[in-house]
Amino acid sequence: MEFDSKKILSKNKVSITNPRIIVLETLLELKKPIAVDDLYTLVKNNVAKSTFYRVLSDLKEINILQEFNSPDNVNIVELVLENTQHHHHLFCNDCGEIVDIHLSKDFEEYLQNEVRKLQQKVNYLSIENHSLELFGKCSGCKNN
Amino acid sequence: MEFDSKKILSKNKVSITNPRIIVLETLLELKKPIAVDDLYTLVKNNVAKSTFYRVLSDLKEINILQEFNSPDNVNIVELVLENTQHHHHLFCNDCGEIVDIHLSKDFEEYLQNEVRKLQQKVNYLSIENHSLELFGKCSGCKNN
DNA sequence: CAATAAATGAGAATTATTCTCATTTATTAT
DNA sequence: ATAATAAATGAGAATAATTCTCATTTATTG
Repeated sequence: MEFDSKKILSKNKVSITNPRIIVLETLLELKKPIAVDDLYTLVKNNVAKSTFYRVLSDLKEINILQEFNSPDNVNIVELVLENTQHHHHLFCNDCGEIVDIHLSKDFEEYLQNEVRKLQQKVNYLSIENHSLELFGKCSGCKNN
Repeated sequence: MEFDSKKILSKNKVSITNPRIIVLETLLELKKPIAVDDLYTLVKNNVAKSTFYRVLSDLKEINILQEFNSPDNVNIVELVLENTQHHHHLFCNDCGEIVDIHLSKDFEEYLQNEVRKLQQKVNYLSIENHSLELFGKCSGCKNN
């Protein structure tokens, strides 16, 4: 399994240290995006702040941590492991929650095709990746 | 025309002041996204830093300035006037340039439809908006 | 044109992130 | 397992972006 923090680290050839285990394990338990700030609060008793940021940058380096910003400019991180499937995010305008969204295979294909056409037309080679964000209200906030 | 900074300001009921005119005029001339940092460099001789940030927040308040982050986490702003059509962004992985991208009407409709289906399925009412970003290489960098 | 409210400039304060360097911990070769 | 070496950590200082404070200036309105 890749769900064991130590195995994830060794597989990616970074040394196994306590701060790395703690941060990674916290992210593994969460299973969803979290604000960097909030993540630090969860681990601050066991990891120094400078180390915390170093661990985040280590995880980004080995490509298992994705970083992005919410509409109100809060820095968010999310674990992206091998078994994580391609997905998008919905940001709740009310409570700020971020939910992983999976769009249909058809849509993703349509999108790929659109991108392909665009590349030819505008003379942009190599559109390598994309990200789609949705903004609205989450189920908890939808009736407010 | 809405291309006159004073008219834009008065139409939106904010008072017409020098710093606002200068920042807005600079954005109008640019006609494309720019890093907040770089924008400040352009106006710093005429606008105090604290005022600069206040003007940005004023423009956001009246909904003519959109703010977002590049993949390397640089804060970008872009003027969005009434006549600005819905578009997306391509970020060049090499030089960092940001280009406005217009996708086909068909695609946008398909996307709307996909979002509608998603709302029903996942019980998310009100997906109010979306944003699609593309990552790759711009025409200037594509052969490197 | 005067009175009043709003906006500005300068720099202090705050916040998030990075850096420095002495100490600790992990890795490896024996 | 252990010693030698390289890498990582902790604590706090440094940096950078943004916000705040407050005395002064400017815009608006009557």
